[in-house]
Amino acid sequence: MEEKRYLPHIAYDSVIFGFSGNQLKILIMKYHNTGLFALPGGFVKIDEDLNAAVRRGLKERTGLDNIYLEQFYTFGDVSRYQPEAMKTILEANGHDVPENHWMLDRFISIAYYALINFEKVVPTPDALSDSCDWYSLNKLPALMQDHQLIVEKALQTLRDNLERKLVGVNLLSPLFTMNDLQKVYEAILGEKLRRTTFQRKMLSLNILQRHDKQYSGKAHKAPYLYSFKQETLI
Amino acid sequence: MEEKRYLPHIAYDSVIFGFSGNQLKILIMKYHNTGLFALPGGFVKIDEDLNAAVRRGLKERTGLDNIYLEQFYTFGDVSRYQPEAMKTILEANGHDVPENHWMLDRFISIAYYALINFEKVVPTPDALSDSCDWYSLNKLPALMQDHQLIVEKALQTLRDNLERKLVGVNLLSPLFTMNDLQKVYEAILGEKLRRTTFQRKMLSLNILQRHDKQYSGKAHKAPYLYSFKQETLI
DNA sequence: TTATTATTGTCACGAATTGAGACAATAACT
DNA sequence: AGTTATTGTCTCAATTCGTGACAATAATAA
Repeated sequence: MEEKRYLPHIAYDSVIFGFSGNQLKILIMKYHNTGLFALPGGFVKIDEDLNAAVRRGLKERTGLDNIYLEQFYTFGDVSRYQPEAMKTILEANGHDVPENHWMLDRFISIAYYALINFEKVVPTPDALSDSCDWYSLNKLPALMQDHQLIVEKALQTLRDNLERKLVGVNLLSPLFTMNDLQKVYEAILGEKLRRTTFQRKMLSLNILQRHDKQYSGKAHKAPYLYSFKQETLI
Repeated sequence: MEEKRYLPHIAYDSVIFGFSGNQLKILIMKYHNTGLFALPGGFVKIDEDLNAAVRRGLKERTGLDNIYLEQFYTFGDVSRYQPEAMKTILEANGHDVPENHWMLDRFISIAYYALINFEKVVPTPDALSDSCDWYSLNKLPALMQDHQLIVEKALQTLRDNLERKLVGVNLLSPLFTMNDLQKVYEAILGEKLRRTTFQRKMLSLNILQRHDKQYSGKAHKAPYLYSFKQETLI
């Protein structure tokens, strides 16, 4: 990681949402020998588009291309500047850290959230971390710096966008039941929804393609499987 | 403007909305001797919060404190990097510009929109510009770099936020008629609204305080004046 | 004083949407 | 064949919304 290849003072953080066990989860990194937890993030190369840098990072953490991605806020308070934490991380990794190391500078961070299919992800730590794992939103460890705030703002933005954007598409497998979809909405909104109203609403949007039934082996009526209609995908 | 006092590679741009003559307008700067038009913007001091830097710039351009301000996107494409334009501006101002001048570097720009009371603003150019003036959105001059795109995204965000945030407050005088408010909404949305529906909707929100009537001298019924209820202000 | 004019505040009615529950259909098990 | 849990759909009331009607009214004209 050569200093001259990255724009100084500029970082990004990504809140990567997945859905599993009826819960929203996000990817969290744990740094070597420090007990420090953080959002996956990175830096922007001198000749690289900001969005491309974030996609590059996402690919490294998840193995996935073509991820649904939204930029939602840029955090630029001076209080973010906590060089001790970064120094701890670098030293715990055996780096000799000069006083003027570029990673100890003040950074502003452009924050993104991503929506991905939980099943398809292979969480992968980077050189400084020994784990990259899923955590439920209500069981997050204490996070570095203002990362807790970043997560909260990501969730708020996701909620605000829920009606305007096709959120379910990106968190589910291509085939899903109406109940699966409802669980996603409930996890995002943090509240129970009424089954019949939800079904009527979704069907009236005219974005779902109905397929064969899904026989679960349980003693009750089998639900239809659905996919999102091709033309509605972004 | 000493180099060392600002964070390199980081700028902000602000889309400052005002409402006058039933139209949405924004403030545009014109640089000395160049014919170049741009959004008001600036840089972040080494020890300054990002939001504070933007407010500082707004104060300089408008004379106003306590402005309603929303950050909406950070532009970070490499294609923004057009050092010739900045060099032109600096040279037109009599500066001797070394090859490695910090303002000729690549910048990412954090974009904000502000909503202000047109009446109260005293548009003020900066050292590099000879005017700072109001332009209607549909009569903008050709803008530098990606500033046209920034304006479009600002307007789109403003529209998206219209139902969720109390937008009218910030563009109108403290006392206004229902018709004034409707004109603001129409200017933002770019479409005519139905008078009776609009009135019913606004009154049902329970955010308006009714005051005395406003006698205009015209030959018809006088409308009530309204203000936003104190507790609804942000 | 009495029409006239333009605009405003409110109501009325039907259409469309939403909330809440009822109920029959149905896979698999007893 | 009866039971159970879940699903798809329907109904009815409550609410919101689109649309127009209409009376109230401030200033002007007659």
